[in-house]
Amino acid sequence: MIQNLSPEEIVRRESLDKLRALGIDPFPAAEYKTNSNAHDILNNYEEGREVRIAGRLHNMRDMGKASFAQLQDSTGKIQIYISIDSICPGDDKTLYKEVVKHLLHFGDFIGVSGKLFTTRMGEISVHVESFMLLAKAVKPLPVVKTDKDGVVHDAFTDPELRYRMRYVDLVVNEKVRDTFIARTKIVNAMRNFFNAQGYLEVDTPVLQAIPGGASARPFITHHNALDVPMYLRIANELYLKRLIVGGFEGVYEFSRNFRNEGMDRTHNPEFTVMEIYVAYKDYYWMMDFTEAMLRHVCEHALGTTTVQFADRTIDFGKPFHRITMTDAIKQFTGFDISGKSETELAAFAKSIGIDVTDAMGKGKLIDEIFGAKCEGNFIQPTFIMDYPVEMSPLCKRHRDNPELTERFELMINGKEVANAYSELNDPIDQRQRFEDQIKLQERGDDEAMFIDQDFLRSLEYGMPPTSGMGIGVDRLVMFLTNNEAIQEVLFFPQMRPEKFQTGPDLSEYTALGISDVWAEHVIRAGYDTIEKLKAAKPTAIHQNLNGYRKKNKLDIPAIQLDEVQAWLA
RNA sequence: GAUCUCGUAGCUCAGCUGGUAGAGCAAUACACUUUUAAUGUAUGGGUCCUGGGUUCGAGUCCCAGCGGGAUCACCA
Repeated sequence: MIQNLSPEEIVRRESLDKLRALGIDPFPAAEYKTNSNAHDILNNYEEGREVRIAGRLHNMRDMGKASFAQLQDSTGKIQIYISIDSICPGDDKTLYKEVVKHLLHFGDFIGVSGKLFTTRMGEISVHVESFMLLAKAVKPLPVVKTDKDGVVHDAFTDPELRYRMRYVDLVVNEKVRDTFIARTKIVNAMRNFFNAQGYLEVDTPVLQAIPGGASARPFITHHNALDVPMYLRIANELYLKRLIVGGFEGVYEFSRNFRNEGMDRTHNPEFTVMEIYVAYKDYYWMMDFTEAMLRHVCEHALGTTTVQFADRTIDFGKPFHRITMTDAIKQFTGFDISGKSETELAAFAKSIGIDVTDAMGKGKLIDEIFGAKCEGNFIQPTFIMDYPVEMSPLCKRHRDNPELTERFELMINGKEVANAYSELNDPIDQRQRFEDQIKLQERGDDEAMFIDQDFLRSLEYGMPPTSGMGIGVDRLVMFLTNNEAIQEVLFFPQMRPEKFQTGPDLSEYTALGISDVWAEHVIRAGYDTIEKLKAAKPTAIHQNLNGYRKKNKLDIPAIQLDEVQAWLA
């Protein structure tokens, strides 16, 4: 296969050979020991201090017998200054005149050592005394420049390219790296908070025979040895509850879940949910706990409890609002759902423009009303409490009202971020709820509900009263890092697989008798399929190829007409 | 899945009612030993996403496809 290389890529590839001719390995193996980094230099500057650092070369400015550039490492960028005298003290100036000026390129990794100084313009720099090429970049990075006012020019912004080539995005867009560092800090802060309470981080199966704990379309795969279908988990809830049955009093897991549904800027087929279950607690306790946890996360990961998101400021420092779903609907629609029949609910839903179908039960209708009229209004963190029993098959009935459940969702910026229950631990009720779900689905829901018999059996052995909470980690990170797309907080968001053009196979050409040196050029000259070559007149091929040879100044023998005729014979 | 919209040099983008494809940066060559979006001079670089159609002539208009984005649907 041949690759179509841009002129710039060809130059860089040719530099590999030139470097090797000078005895320089463009991809050396040995460790390069460093004693500092960009951040350290800028924060602990001391004139004349000897440093040894490594990084990627940016923004080279050749000024004749001296050059400036920036070296980018994982902590930031630092300017380096290379002069002909400091790196070539003897008569041989090749290292500067050839290597620095012509064979180093933007994007290459180099290691340098030298003394710190401040330039006339006041910029802290490394006066390079020796340098070493650590790895050559044969493909040029997008050139992004930032001027003295901090304005970014020619930013690398195409979402497709940024998401497909996150490695490039991370190199040239500093904010992207900051987002992912923040993500890890957020996750670490959550983990530390749970560990400090003595809760146990656990792992449960990703590959499940029954995809339970939520209602969503799963990804299906197949286990060959057992010859059974298997599913990627849509949730881990039922497994964590089994562990509470088993005697752990607090377990949590950062669960990568998979749902075979639509993708948009808030949904990715795989996403991360943190679920935690604590024995002997109820959902009131869990509200306090969730609030304290989020405050802890903000303080430790961001250093503040007031967070800017788009044009809004979200305050995690104040006590979170709490409102029941019934009151929320009353507040925003004036309609009181309590005690209403399915028909009455359906009529009201229709009256506010909801497309009501027969598949909708009471719970679904209430959820639709809430989603249409209330959800978007809760910008500051707000707990919505006491959902209808039909929408919450894994949640305990409300202690004061059997139509409702002891459930809350945390809304931030009009979106659901967390979901929690006083967990249903009555195995008889649980079995009945699963069966009710199936009845609902028989009315028209296309998603299959799987009854997990083993989970029911575990409840029969007894589960202590427990409260559980799940929080969408990706969404939380979005809010805390001011990103409006989930793709911005996932390193490698799902994209339609990229089609790489696999060029024609050289062997097909050499099989015709075309010489090895010519085969590639025959393809580049436009005969990129054997069919095209065979359809052309030998005289035309002959002329085209020699024209191509001349144009590209190829240092290979010209083609003779009888050679071409032999290929086509 | 539906609708709208975008696809032009390595990158960011211009390209008018259809008439031989442009800029900046990057690259190449030269000059310049404290510059910083370095500067100056010169040079090279294009499957205008792909395939059809209309036309004397298509980057531009029409149709289909591929890929992206936005909105909607789906996602308790």
